[in-house]
Amino acid sequence: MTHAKPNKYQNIMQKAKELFKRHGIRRVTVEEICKKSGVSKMTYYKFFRNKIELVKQILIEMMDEGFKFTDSVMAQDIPFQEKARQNIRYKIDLIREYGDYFFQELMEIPELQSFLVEMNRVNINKILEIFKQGQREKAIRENIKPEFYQFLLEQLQLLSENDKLKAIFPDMGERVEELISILFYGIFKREESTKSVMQRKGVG
Amino acid sequence: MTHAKPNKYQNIMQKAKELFKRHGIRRVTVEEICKKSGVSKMTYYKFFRNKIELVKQILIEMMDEGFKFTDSVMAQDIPFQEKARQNIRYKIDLIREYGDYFFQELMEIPELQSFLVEMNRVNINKILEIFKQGQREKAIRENIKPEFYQFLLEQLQLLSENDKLKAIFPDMGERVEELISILFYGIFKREESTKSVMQRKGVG
DNA sequence: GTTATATTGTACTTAAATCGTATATTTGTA
DNA sequence: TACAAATATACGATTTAAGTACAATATAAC
Repeated sequence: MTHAKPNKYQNIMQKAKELFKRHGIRRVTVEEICKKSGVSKMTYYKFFRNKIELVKQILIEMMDEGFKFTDSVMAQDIPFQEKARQNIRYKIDLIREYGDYFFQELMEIPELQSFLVEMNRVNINKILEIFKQGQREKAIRENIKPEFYQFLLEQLQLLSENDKLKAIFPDMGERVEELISILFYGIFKREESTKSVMQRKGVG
Repeated sequence: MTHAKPNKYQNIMQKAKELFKRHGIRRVTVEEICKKSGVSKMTYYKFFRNKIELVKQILIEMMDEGFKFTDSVMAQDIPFQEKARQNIRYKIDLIREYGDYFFQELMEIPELQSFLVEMNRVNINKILEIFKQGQREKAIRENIKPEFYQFLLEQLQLLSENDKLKAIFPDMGERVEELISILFYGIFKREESTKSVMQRKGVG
């Protein structure tokens, strides 16, 4: 029922994603996407003005699904640290699924620059929400200003593209994982803090 | 000493291989190869007439290395079946290293058709040599005509590209492995024949 | 240093691929 | 049949890549 008869639009999106995951964006042509998704060029251009527009739709879908996942996780009755862990895991997996290459190319498309900036802004806002909830749940220090969070997140975004860091962690997923790990837990062992949260929430 | 200072030619070959393994042939441009190997276009065209010529050189190198490996294996004092196993493993690994995609594209390049036919001919001759040695070592039935071998090998080559078989074994490596397995051992369990060879050669 | 040689960078022409559109035809459907 | 939707095809416009020419620069030998 759910995937009984995928319509043309979803068909194109699906096949385009597959091609992009494998070959990145630049190396895939519109005609190739049409062929793979069994759709004529005209039908394609009925849905998407051009290739960029298709990429945008994929990113929007990606973000929406991510938000949906986050919302469902945040609503659960589990320790905040576990919620954070699941969210991070989700993003890392997404990066791995599409591969560094895809995101690399993404940022090299001039027509997408402003779109990506806006997307990043929305994303950071979402994370800020989560942080606030973390504070309410007493899992995050309450004496940290939201502006400082925002600043950290923006810097994190920049750092994840730092060339020296790329040399240390060639894999983008790992890079992001390590950075977030530092932001969340600092450089010290987190055994204790985790334990204390677990105890406080009465889980485990 | 061995890899102290790779020359331009080897540099290009190396980087081209990397790119081809990852993206296939069609999606990689000459300029990209030049950039990656830190060489100007002029230098590239000093070594290779065009992109096809580079691909040919890679294939020739590939075949030469394969022959070298085969020769070293065949010279060892181990049971014939073990020699065969090592040779097959080598080829399967090679296919996996470059990926189906590379070989798929290879066969879709019109300018390479005759070259590939010739390469295949040389390859089949090499395998025939091995079979003859197998007969001398009494590991292969002696009442099989060489022409029949040749026929079988050619058919095997065709079968490995059969669409229905592709549906059964999408992975090219596995496909080839299964076909060769049938040719060598048939559909029956090979426990016994293996054992008998081992006993005959006094190994194990 | 000077010369010879090799390599690069840039600019260029040509060829090919890709994009995006227009149109005629086909297909599915009421 | 008539209508809407999708397709196949062809097409011009645009972009990208292939391959070449040549001046500028680096490298090595003398």
